[in-house]
Amino acid sequence: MGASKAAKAATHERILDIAAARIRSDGIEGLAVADLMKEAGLTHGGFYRHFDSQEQLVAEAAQRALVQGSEWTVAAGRHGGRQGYANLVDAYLSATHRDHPESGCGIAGIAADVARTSGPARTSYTRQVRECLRIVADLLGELDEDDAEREAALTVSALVGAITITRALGDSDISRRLLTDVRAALKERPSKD
Amino acid sequence: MGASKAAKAATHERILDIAAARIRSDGIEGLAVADLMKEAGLTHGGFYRHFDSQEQLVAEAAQRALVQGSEWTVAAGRHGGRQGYANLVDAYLSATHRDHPESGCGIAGIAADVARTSGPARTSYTRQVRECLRIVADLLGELDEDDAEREAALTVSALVGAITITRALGDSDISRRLLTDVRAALKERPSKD
DNA sequence: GTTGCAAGATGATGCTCGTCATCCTCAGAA
DNA sequence: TTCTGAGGATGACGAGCATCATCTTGCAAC
Repeated sequence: MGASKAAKAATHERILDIAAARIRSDGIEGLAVADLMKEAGLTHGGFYRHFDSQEQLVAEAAQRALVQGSEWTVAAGRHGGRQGYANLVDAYLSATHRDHPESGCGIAGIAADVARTSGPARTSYTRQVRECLRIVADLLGELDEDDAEREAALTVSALVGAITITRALGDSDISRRLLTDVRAALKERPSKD
Repeated sequence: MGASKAAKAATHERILDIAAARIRSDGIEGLAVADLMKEAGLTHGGFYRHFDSQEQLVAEAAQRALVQGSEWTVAAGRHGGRQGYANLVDAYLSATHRDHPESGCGIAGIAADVARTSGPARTSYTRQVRECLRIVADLLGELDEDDAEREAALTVSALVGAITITRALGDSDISRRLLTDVRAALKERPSKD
């Protein structure tokens, strides 16, 4: 069943995308080579034509998960200012995002796993957090620089914390209430009324 | 090597404590029965004299991890008011807490694992989050009730988020900066200056 | 002191998973 | 059209793990 170069590249991308999604929903430990390949429509044998080891796959998939997940903040950055900030908060703290980690923010999705690894995933993670903090600080640019940095740190922490907690809670009253409360608190905050 | 009732109870407690610690540092998947028993000074065989299955152990250990970790907020509640709030924020967002999840807050430590389970751990988790929110809201009691609820939601989310992110970052400049920034932002916040 | 019972040790079993050796089959060059 | 290289399939191996059967040993009741 030999394949062309284009087909191989497509397969490689497919495996990576699926791995990036599964890592966010099931964690790094939850990623099994055989399952992954089956989900890609292949069998386990061909895996090592694409990656040297599972460890290498995890490193690449973690990076991809982080980059894909960063489109949250990038999209918000496009709008800019207070409106972009509000859009980011509403989209991030939605039930949809809570219930679909596989296509969600990587900073929240793989934090626990990165904390338990000593591999290169930590480097990718750090870069992504830096970028995320910078973008949010820009959205809050009306304040002076130090204030913006602090507010960005608080915002990002609250976003990640709320999503992390509500994912553990599942879909319930407190879960929904926590999301709406944090949304409200974040949006009324930077304007010290 | 038969043991007395007291000895059995002590062993049971020891296993549970170790499991509660390991769950927080290595995750639920990282808990191996043989390793756990070895750490307790025993071999794997005796495990089933204490627990029906690993699943049951995990359920009990998760609950214990949550209760042990709740002493953060309980201690803060003892002081009460603005002082208790500041103490909680400083202790929670310390490098020590970041670097020692095994003895830290369970809400942050096992969130990702609970999100991936459908077992009874979710019930314990929900109860603990409720209690945590209530205690923090009490600390902010100067505000009216709705405000206090929103502020508590923001505070708890930010605490958990910051610890989660910084654990993934490890010990680095951004990690330390994020901790100090969130500490400062949280402490200057409820007093709308 | 004798005996029954249960904690804990030892070893076995079966499953899951990562990895590799080997075979098959088609894309692309000659 | 033929040949060859590589993508992918199949099957096997070994490690790690949860679980259980069985044996040993000391506590507790008589």
